[in-house]
Amino acid sequence: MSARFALVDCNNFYASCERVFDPRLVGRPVAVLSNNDGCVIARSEEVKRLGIPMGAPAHEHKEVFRRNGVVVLSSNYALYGDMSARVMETLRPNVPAMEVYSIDEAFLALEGWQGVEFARELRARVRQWTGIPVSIGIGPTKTLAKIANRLAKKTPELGGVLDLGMVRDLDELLSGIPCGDIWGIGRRLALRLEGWGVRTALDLKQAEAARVRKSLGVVGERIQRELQGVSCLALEELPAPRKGIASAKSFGRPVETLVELEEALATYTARAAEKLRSGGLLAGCLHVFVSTNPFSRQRPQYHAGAQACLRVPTNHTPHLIDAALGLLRGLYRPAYHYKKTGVFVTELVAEGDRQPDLFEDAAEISRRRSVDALVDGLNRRLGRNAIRYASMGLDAKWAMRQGNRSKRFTTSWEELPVARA
DNA sequence: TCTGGGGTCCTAGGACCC
DNA sequence: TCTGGGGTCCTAGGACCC
Repeated sequence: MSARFALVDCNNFYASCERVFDPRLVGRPVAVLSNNDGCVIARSEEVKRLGIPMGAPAHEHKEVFRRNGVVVLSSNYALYGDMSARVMETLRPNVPAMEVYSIDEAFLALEGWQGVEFARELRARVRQWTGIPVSIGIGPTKTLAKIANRLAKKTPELGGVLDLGMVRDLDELLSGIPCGDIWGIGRRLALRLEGWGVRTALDLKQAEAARVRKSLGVVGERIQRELQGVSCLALEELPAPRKGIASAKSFGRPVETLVELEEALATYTARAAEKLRSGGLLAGCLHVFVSTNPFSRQRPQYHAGAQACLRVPTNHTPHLIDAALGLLRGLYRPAYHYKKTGVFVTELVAEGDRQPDLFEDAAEISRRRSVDALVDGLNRRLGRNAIRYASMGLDAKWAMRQGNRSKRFTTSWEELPVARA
């Protein structure tokens, strides 16, 4: 028997996480917003039925939210990240191999005997142990497992599980899937395909291979093969080493002064440095960018970026902040309304593989390391940015909006849920 | 007034080398 | 007067994902 994949996908993940800790939300429409309370990034079924699309700007739907009693929440990534880990650890022991694909999805490799019955049990276990509802799709390739998952989620009669191996007429099923719903085909490629009459997954499966290759490149070729049942995308159990770490955020209100931009960028850079250290990595180069609000019609636009490489790769916060602020000063132009700035560190190397610097002073390096470790430790215990560098500022008037975030129920002692009996 | 953040991979074109 | 072809590396930009 050839390989089979299962895709486990949490239903309305962020909204479901919120419901686990606030049962009053069950049965009520729940929408979770992106950082800065900007877009809708998770919707309960009730919100989907109201016709609110994924990614919709929240402010355009305020009235619908109000009329329908939609509970609108800011995103709470500390909670979602922790719930995700619980779901993944519930799944892992049951299968020979697993790939954590995103915060709310995992691909599983299945043994020959593991089919619909197994998937139903797994689904029930995740529900019982974590409170999160999931859907499971099974197919001979990752792309087909994705399609099966989608259908399992959309078709309540299936009870959350669909194995394409049990489907009598697969082509008929594929003829009901628009190209844009296939994993890896986005809006642009769907439009390109439509241009030559390829509208459904079945059309793409049966299209002339040379033409697919020419028009969509190797990516399209792989998708077509996967639709034909030939597995081209392997299960990746170990995450690939990271190539870069980004830290960037929009401001809660327009920012004009260099001082405020500097505070924000120093804050994001400190965050990037923390991520480097937690991954045991050093950065060789960094890019800094600034931009105005691309949606603003009245204000003049300005988008700029600059890159620099460090003499020696580092993850020491002050060094990275210095380099980032140096670049920012070169980019800054007065009189613009800035909306966003950020840093992207690249040329990552593992701390252990570091080339010793001829001129370095070992005592100085170990001193820096202990300062960073101390800061990380305190911030872990007391909350992010409890200890900070002066350049990060104190009051963060530019900080993003987070009007209605739930508590960090599972990751902060102060915010543990309280039960009264 | 208000539109996220963090990633990946692929391609095309230019520079450079032999 | 004649003036190739192929390889590699880098970068910018496009497209996608959740």
